[in-house]
Amino acid sequence: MLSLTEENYLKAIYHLSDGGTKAVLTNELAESLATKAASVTDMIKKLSVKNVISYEKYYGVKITRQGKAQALSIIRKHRLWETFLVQQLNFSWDEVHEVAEQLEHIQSPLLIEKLDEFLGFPSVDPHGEPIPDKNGKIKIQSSAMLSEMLPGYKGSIVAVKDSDSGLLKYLDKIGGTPGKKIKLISKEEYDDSLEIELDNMKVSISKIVSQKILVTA
Amino acid sequence: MLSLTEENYLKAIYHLSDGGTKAVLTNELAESLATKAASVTDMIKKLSVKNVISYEKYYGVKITRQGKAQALSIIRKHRLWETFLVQQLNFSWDEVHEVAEQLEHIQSPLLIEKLDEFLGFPSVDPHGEPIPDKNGKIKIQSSAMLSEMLPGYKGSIVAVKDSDSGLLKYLDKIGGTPGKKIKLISKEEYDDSLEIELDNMKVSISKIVSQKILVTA
DNA sequence: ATATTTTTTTAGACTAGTCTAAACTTTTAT
DNA sequence: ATAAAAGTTTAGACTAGTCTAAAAAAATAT
Repeated sequence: MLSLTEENYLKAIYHLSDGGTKAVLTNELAESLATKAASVTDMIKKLSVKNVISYEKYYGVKITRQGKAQALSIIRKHRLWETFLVQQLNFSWDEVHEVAEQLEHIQSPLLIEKLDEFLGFPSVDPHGEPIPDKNGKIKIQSSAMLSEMLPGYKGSIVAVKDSDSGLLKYLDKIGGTPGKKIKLISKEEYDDSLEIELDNMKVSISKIVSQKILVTA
Repeated sequence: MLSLTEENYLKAIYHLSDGGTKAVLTNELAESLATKAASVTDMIKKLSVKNVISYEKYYGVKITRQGKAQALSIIRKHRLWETFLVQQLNFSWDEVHEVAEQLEHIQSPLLIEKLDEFLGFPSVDPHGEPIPDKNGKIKIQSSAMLSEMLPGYKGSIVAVKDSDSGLLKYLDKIGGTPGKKIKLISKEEYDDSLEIELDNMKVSISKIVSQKILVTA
């Protein structure tokens, strides 16, 4: 059983390691958690005693199978709650993150099972991120950056790789939310801005924005 | 802003003082929170610095107006969540308490407003306890024990004064949950058992059960 | 009214989590 | 290859919350 703080460290390690594929450094973790390196070192020791990460001095941490399972369970809860907030309570998708950060720590397997069922066993959250199933399995939707696609491309938005509330609000306004059909009309050569079509409306987006949007490959 | 622990102390003080009407002693609080008197003394000092209780050594604590407002807000959250769990997620009413104990500490006024609206602004929770409104106002439903009513009585169930899971399950089976319409058909003289009608079905209940059920007066 | 019992508070210690400052490794630059 | 810089860990201290044991106050019994 992990404490709330331990859960947050584990989740950060999972994300920073790209799902457990690479080691995470002390300073990365400190920055990500808005804390100091010394605190991270202390916590790392605790987490490795609990066998959710393995740790070698000066070389960073790696998440264990056990740790990965626990991280996925937290992520599952986070994404189910976000889905609930947006679909049922009419939150906008830029408002849900902080609340889900709290709700993800509620301990009740029964609650999560029932919530999952209530929501109709969704496979992605409102941002398009996949929701791990009860066993931690993630269904991967193959995707590519919108900025990489060629004029004429038709598909739909898979996810938005940013949690900045300003960007989310902007995308919401132009209709650029996960699940939406999208067409790439043309690309402007001098600044790589894109002319796209959403909800039968043409709109121009900057290169920076096009690099945050993942679409079906 | 109160910590989770402080919130739990404050809630216990509110309940033990019957809504702020009487002082609460250190040992009562220690027993109710399954902790030691020494810990209670420490926490009492912190809470009185925060002006949610007033405290005089050796004389117990009294909740302040501020403290009462905060306690009511927590109770409101608890009861709204219980309502959600039972009405929407199909929890049975004997399973919800522990989960609601966790959910009541989520900090998000917007969440609670939206949840309240989603549930249709309920005035009582699944156990029949009143849900304080946004301003902490409680609508008191005048009620009486079912065992005191006369044959011919028509009204509805206000609350069930027991948290025994066996009784709750039994009442759930016969349709005797808070909010339900109920008629008193007849009373058996020799054992005070009652013939009642619930969901257009006649059923007989014992005296003991009839003393646990509160109905509209 | 005084002694005994009960209740409450204080004192001091412990764990979880955090911090600053100093020490120690590793990496990078010359 | 060695010095400087960057990154990491240790040492020691602090807050929140808890505990045990002892002291102090209040209530009760004789």
